[in-house]
Amino acid sequence: MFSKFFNLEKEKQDRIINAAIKEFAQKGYDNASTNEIVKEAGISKGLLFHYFKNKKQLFFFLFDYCYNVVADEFYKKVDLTERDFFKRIRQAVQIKVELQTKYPDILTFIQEAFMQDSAEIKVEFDKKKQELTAVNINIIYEGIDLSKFRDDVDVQKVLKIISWTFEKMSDEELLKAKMLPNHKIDYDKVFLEAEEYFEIFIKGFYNDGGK
Amino acid sequence: MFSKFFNLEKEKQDRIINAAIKEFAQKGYDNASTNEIVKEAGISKGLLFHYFKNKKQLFFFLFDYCYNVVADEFYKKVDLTERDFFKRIRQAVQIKVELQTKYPDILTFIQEAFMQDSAEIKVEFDKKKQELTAVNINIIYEGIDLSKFRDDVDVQKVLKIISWTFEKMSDEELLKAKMLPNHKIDYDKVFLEAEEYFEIFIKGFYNDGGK
Amino acid sequence: MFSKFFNLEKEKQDRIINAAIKEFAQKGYDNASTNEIVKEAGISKGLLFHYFKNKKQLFFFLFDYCYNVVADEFYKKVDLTERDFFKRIRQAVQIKVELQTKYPDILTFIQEAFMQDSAEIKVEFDKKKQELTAVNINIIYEGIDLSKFRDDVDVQKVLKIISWTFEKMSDEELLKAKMLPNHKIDYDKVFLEAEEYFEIFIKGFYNDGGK
Amino acid sequence: MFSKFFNLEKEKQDRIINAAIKEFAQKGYDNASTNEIVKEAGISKGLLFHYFKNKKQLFFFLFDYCYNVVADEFYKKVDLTERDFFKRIRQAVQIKVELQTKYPDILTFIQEAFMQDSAEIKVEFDKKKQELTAVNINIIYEGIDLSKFRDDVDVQKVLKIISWTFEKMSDEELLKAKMLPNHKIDYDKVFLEAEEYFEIFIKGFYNDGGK
DNA sequence: GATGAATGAGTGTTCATTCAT
DNA sequence: GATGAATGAACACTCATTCAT
Repeated sequence: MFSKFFNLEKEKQDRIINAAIKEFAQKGYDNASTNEIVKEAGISKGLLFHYFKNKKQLFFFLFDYCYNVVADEFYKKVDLTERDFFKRIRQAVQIKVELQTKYPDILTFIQEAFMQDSAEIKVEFDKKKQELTAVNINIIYEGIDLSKFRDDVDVQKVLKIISWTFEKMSDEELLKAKMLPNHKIDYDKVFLEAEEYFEIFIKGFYNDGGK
Repeated sequence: MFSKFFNLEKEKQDRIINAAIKEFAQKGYDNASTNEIVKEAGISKGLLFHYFKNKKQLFFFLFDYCYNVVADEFYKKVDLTERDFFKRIRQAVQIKVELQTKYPDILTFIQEAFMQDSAEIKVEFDKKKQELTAVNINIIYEGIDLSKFRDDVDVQKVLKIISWTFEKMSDEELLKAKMLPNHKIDYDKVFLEAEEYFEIFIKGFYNDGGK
Repeated sequence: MFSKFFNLEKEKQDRIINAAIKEFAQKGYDNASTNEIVKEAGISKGLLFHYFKNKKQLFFFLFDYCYNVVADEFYKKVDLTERDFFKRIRQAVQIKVELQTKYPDILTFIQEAFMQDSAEIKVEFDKKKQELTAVNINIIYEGIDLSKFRDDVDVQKVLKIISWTFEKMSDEELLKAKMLPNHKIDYDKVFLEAEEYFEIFIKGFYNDGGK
Repeated sequence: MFSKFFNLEKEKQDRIINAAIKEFAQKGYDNASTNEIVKEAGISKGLLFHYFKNKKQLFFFLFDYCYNVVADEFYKKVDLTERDFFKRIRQAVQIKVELQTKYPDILTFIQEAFMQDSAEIKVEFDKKKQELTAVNINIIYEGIDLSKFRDDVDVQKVLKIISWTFEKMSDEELLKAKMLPNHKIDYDKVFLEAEEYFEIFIKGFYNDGGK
C-alpha cells in the first residue's frame, strides 16, 4: 500500500514522518496543516499527496507506523511469563516510561491520537482504538495467575478497576505536566505513587490481603 | 453581561442555544461553524454576533449556561446528609442518569466540552475545568464518614480509585452507546453493574469487608 | 435641516457631537464606527439614524458644526485692520494655537477631516474644502499692504510661498507630535521658529530687505 | 523573499501588480479589497495569498516595487554634478514629470501611499517614509553650492522653503487635475510656473539677487 | 519522481442601515 | 422620541487537494 513511500530514500521518509508526527501531535488532526508538514519536511505540496492520497490516509499511516514501533519494542521487553498481575503492570509502567524517554515525539503523538475526536476520522479511528485496546487487554491478562485474587469477588471487574486506576493516574500525570510551564514528568515520583496503589490493591483484592 | 440575549423572546433564545449546543457537541470547538449555528437557529449572521462578541464568548456562555442547568438540578437532588461514600456515589450516578435522560443534548455538550482541547480556548477553559473539578470534589467528599474504611490503607487514594472507576465505567458505557446504531443506554444494566463494583469496593476497602 | 437634532436637550446633543468628533478624529471617516459613537454617546443605534439619515450626513453636519465654532471665534479675534502681511500671519498662527488649546478635539477633528480621502465622501468634501480655502485666502489677503513687497517679483506668488511655508511647518510640527509618545507640541518653540521664517521672508521679499 | 512571485510568468505578475496598484491607489490601504484585486487580476483568492502572506505584505511589496522602479530611473537621470540648487531642483521636477507620464499609475500609487494613514500599517510605513525622505534629502542636497545663497539668512531654512514650495505646487497641480473631468496636467504650464518661482527665490535668496 | 501554481468554498467577524415596537 | 433586534453583504485569510509541467 505504501510501498511507493517506502521506496523513498530513508532520510526523506524520516523527514516526512517526523514533520507529520510533530504537526499532528501539536495541533491535533483537524488543525494540523499539510502546508506546515511539507514546509517542515522540505518537500513539495504535490509530493505529499503523491504518497498519501489525502490527509486522513497520512494520519492513519502515521498512527500505524508509530504504533508498530512502540508495540514491537514493548512486546519485546515485557516478560509474559511473569504471572503476577501487579508485577506485570509494574513492568508495563516501567517500559512505557522507557519508551517515553526513547521516543518522546512518537509517544506524544500516540497519546494525542487516542484523544483525537475529529469528525473526519472518528468512525474509523474509534474502531481501530477499540481493536487495539481489546488486543492489548488480552495480552496483558494472558497467563495471569488469578488464583492470587480473593475468590469472593468478580476477578474480571477487579482487573478492570486496576487497569482503570493506572490509566487515570497516567492521564492525571500527563495533564499536570501539560499545565506546568516546563512540561516535565518526574518519573520517580510516579513510580512511587504507583507502588502505593499496588499495595492498596493487594491489600484489598489478594487473598489474605496479600500476606 | 448577557442581559441583551436574555431579553430576547424565550423561543428564539432556545433556538440559538440549541443550535449552538448541537454544533459544538457534534464538532468540537474548532470545527463548530457559526455559519451552521445561525442556519440551524434560523437567524442572520449578524444577530449572533450582536449577542455574543465572538465564538469564544458564545462557547463560554453556553458552557456556563449548560453547567448551571445541570449543576443546579444535581445539587437540588443530591442528599448531602448521606455520610456513606458508596450510597453517596450511588446517588450521584443515579442523578446523572436522570439528567442524561432529561437533558441529553446538554449533557453531551458538557461531556464533549470537558474533552475539548482547542488552542483558542485552552488556557481559559482549563482553568475553569480545574476550578469546577475542585469544587465538585469538595462537595462530593464533604461529610463523608471515613471511619468505615479500613485504616491500613490511604483513604484518599481509595477514594480516588473509586471515583475513577465510576468515571471510567461511565465513559465506557457512553462509548459503547455511541458505537451502536441506536445510541441507547440501558440504564438498568448500568445500575446493576455499578452495584457489583460497589460490593467489590466494600469488600476490599471497608472494615471487615463491610460486614 | 437639523432642527430635529437641535431641539434635543443640549446635554444629549453634546454627548452625541463629542462622541462623533472623537471617533471620526481618531479613526478617519471610513474606519469610524457608528456603533462606537452610539456606545460612547450612550444612545441607541436607532436614534442616531433618526437625526442623521446616514453616516455621511452625520460627518458633514459635524464638520460644518466644528468649522463654524472655530471660524467664528477666529474671525472675532483676528484684526483685519492690520495691513502688514507678516503681522497678520503671526496673528493667525497665534489664534490657531489658542483655539488648539481651547478646543483640542474640535481642531484635531478638522485637521484630520482635511486630510480625509475616503471615496465615499471625496467628491462632496473636496468641493467644500476648495470653497473654504478660497474664502479664507481672500480674507487673509484682504487689505494687505502689498507696497511693502519688492516690486520686481510677483507678489501673489510670494504670498503663496509664505502661506505654503507656514502650512508645511505646521504639518511638520503636527507629524512630529504624532510620532512622539506624549503627543505634545511645544508652542513656544514653534513661535520662535516661525519668527525666524518671518525674518527670512522679510529679508528676501520686502523692499530693502525690510529695513 | 518574493522569489516565488517573480517566478510566475511575467504577464500574470503584471496583471496582479497592476490590479493591486489600481485598487490601493483608488481606495487607500484600508478600503482596498483583496477581493477586487483578484477579480481584476483574474486569479483566485487563494493564489494571491499563496504569494503574499497577507494584505500588509502585499502593500509593502507593491510599494517597494513601485518605489524602486521610479527611484532607479530617477537617479539614472538626475545629474548630481550640477551644484546649483535651482538647476538641481529644476531637473528633479522635470524628471518627475517624465516619470508621471511614463508610469502614471505607479506614481499615483506612490503619492497616495505617502498620504496613507491606516492604523494597520502606520508604524511600519511611517518608519519607511522617514527613511526614504532622509535618504532623498541627503542626495538632493549633496554637493550643492551653498555659497551662492546670501549669508545673512539660515540656508537650511531657505532650502526648506524652496523644497516645500515645489512640493505644494506639485500637490496643487495634482489636486487641480483630479478635480477636472479629464485629469490632464498641462506640464508646459507647470514648468513655466516653476520657472517663475525659481526666479523669485533667486532674487530673494541668492547673493546680490542672483546677479 | 517531483514541483508548486491554482482552486474556491470555507472561516469568524464587522458594518451601516432599517423598522416594529 | 427612542429602542435595539435584525439584516446580509462584505471583509481578510486558510485549506486540502489537483494537475500541468
